[in-house]
This record gives sequence, structure tokens and C-alpha cells, in this order.
Amino acid sequence: MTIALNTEEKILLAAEEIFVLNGYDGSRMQAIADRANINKAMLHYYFRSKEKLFERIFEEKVLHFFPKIEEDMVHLNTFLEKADLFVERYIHLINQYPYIPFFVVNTINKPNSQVFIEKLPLSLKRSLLAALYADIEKGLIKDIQPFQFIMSLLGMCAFPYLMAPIFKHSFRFNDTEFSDLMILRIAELKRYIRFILLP
Amino acid sequence: MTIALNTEEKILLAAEEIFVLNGYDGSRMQAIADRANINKAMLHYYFRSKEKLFERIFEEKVLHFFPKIEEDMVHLNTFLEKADLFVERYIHLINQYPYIPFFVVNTINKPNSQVFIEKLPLSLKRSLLAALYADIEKGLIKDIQPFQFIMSLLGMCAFPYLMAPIFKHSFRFNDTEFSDLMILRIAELKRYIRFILLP
DNA sequence: TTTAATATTAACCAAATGGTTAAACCAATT
DNA sequence: AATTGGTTTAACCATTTGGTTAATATTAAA
Repeated sequence: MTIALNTEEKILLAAEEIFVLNGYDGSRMQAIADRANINKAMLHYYFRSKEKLFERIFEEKVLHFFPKIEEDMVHLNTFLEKADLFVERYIHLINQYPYIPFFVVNTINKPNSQVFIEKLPLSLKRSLLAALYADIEKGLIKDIQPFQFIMSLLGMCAFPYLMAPIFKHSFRFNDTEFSDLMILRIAELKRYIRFILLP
Repeated sequence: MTIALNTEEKILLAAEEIFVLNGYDGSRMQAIADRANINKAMLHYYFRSKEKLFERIFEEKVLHFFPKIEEDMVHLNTFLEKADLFVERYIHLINQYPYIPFFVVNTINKPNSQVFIEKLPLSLKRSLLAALYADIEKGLIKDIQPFQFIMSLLGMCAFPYLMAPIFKHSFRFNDTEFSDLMILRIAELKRYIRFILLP
């Protein structure tokens, strides 16, 4: 069963595919129009300009990179439980949209990226940091540096996706094999987290 | 004392600055010519095409992302020592060229990146992997998954640079403060490595 | 000093690119 | 049937872009 899409939806879908894969500079309005099977003028009719269309896509997709899992985290008591949940949810999420990390990194590192950076939801990072500070105070986990640890946690989860083309090439992984490897990574990272944090 | 550069050197220097900051798609030949204070035709006179010039820059700069520190590693016996050396050297190196990680990630994740991926020197990763396997065999370190650990090690070192614009924005770090934070990170990462690896 | 090779410049070019426009189309209202 | 409003199209436009060319300047060899 295929859902009939209206023109605006067709554009958004096509724009996502083109922008996410090629970045802003590497994307062409004509390519988006072709992909959506519509006239190029429609892009401007619905979204005014390339920049406006890109911003719309970025705002939508960035939520996959800074996921909303705080609601579920609130119910968990310790930082370790929260970290576990984060790793699990995050890797599963990115596995569904493996190009999003690159898309975000690409966008925020360009000149004039200030506009996009300001749009990022950073409450997740803050709530993780707060929980980490609290548990250190309580002596539940080792006296590590919260900010440095959070950076490590994010890096261990997201970095492999940014390096995926290299890993795939040098170990001859296909998409599925790489994805499976990341699922296995969840358990391994949970071990690392315990080794680092538990006294 | 300023060294007098010939035209070819001026081009290479300007091309590096433009390409590294803006990526291939975001860079303009005219911008490189302006930066080098030369006529745009000189770019083609010396390097034929934009692609050729970019490949030249990539080959040179990529060595900063896959550094040659194997010669020094060879003299170290355990994987832990090698990992220590890697973290130390790597973070110091990237601190001098903080945009290189983005440049590499940007390049290898684009469509048609196969050409560039094939140029990457991967012997460092292999030698680290081999040393890790060996030490696990000997029982010197815990029974972790070598490939997953190496990915973590790389991610913990390089990922912060890719997220730097976000961290700088949300914590109001300037370049120096961020750089200092990464230097402090070296000691912290060495601790994490021990927590994870030592039985 | 002539000659030949290399280096540099300004002007030019075709293709691509983001964006616009005016006319046509189409569905719903009157 | 005529009107109205939103939607779609083809053709068009100005600018930018990577790249070329032919003429000129510079250097070094003969």
C-alpha cells in the first residue's frame, strides 16, 4: 500500500534524501525536483529558497541526532541506568538513519553555521551531566570528569558512523554487517561504562 | 622573517585553507586564487583541475588524521603503552590542525568518496589491533572486543573536534579554552583506558 | 643578444545554478 | 457557465563556476 503524497510532502522527502547525502553545498535544487518528480519552480513556490528548504530539513532531521529520550530517562534513578538507556536507544536510532551524524557534523562545521547550532536541543546533554554530577557526589561512581565522560560517551556511540565508509572499506562490511556490528557494540559499550564508572 | 613562496607553494597553502574549511563543494577556485593573490588561470596551469588540486591537498592533510606514530610505537611492549602514546600524540597533533577531522569526515562521506578512502593509510589501526589481540592472549588485559575498543579509542579522541562548534557554543569556549580542555582530556582518557583494559 | 622555454595576465566561454515570470490548469463556489 | 483561488508548467534570466586561450612578460640558455 503506497500512500499518495501531495507536492509539499514529495518535496520534503526528496529534499531530505538529497541534502542528507550531499550536504547543502553539494545539493542541487534541480536534483531535488527530479527526485520528487516535480517542476523546479515548485520548490520555490512552497519553500521560497534553497536556504529556507534546507533549514526546514535540518530542523526535522536534527531531532534524530539529539533524540528526545529524556522523558524515559526521568524515571531512572542512577546515571548508569540513564547511560545504558542512552546507548541502547541512540545506537538503535542512528542505525535507522545512519547518515544523520554526518549531516549534522557537516552542517555545524561550515562557516556561518551559527544559525544551525543555535537550533540544537541540548537539554539531553545537560540532564545527563546533572545526573552524573549527582551520582559522583553520592559516591555511587568514580570521581571522573563529567564533561569529559559525556564527550566520550557521545563519541563512542556516534563516531563509528562518521567513519563507516572507512570501516566498510577496510573490513569489507556491507551496510547490514556494519549495522549488526553497531548493535553488538551496545553491550560492549555498557561494559566499558561500568569499568570506567563503578568504584 | 617571512619566507618567499613561489607560485606553486602559494597555491597549495591557499588551497589547503579554503578546502579544509569549506570542503570540496563549498570551495571556489576564485577564492583560492584570491587567497593566494594570483590569477585564477595559474591554478589550472599548475594543477590542471579543481579535482586534481583537491586530491593533492587531501593526500597531504590526511596524514595529520592518520599520523605516522608507528615507528615510536614499535619500541613499546604492551598495548597499554601504545594506546597511551597514541592518545597523547594524536590529541596534540589534532590540536594543531583542529579542522582536519572534519575535512576527512566530510570527504570520505560524500558520494564517490571511494577514490579518497583507498588512499588512506590504515597500517596504524592494524598495528594497534594486532598489539591488542596479542595482549589479550597473554592475559595482560581484559577480554574485550579489539575492534570495538579501537573504534572507541579513536572516537574518544577525534569526536570532540567534530562537535567543537556545539561545545564552544553551549559552554562559551573560545579556541584556546577548547584546545586546553583537549589537553586535559589526555590524562582523563588514559584513566578510562586503564579502567577498561586492566584486569 | 638572440632564442627558447616557462610563467603570468586579462579576456573570454559554455555550462550550471538559484531563482523568476507569465501563462495555463484545475477544483471548488457562485 | 463564469469566477475565483490555489497549483503547475515551460521558458526565461542573471550570476556564478570551472576551465580555456591567446597574447605578454620573465627567465635562462645558446
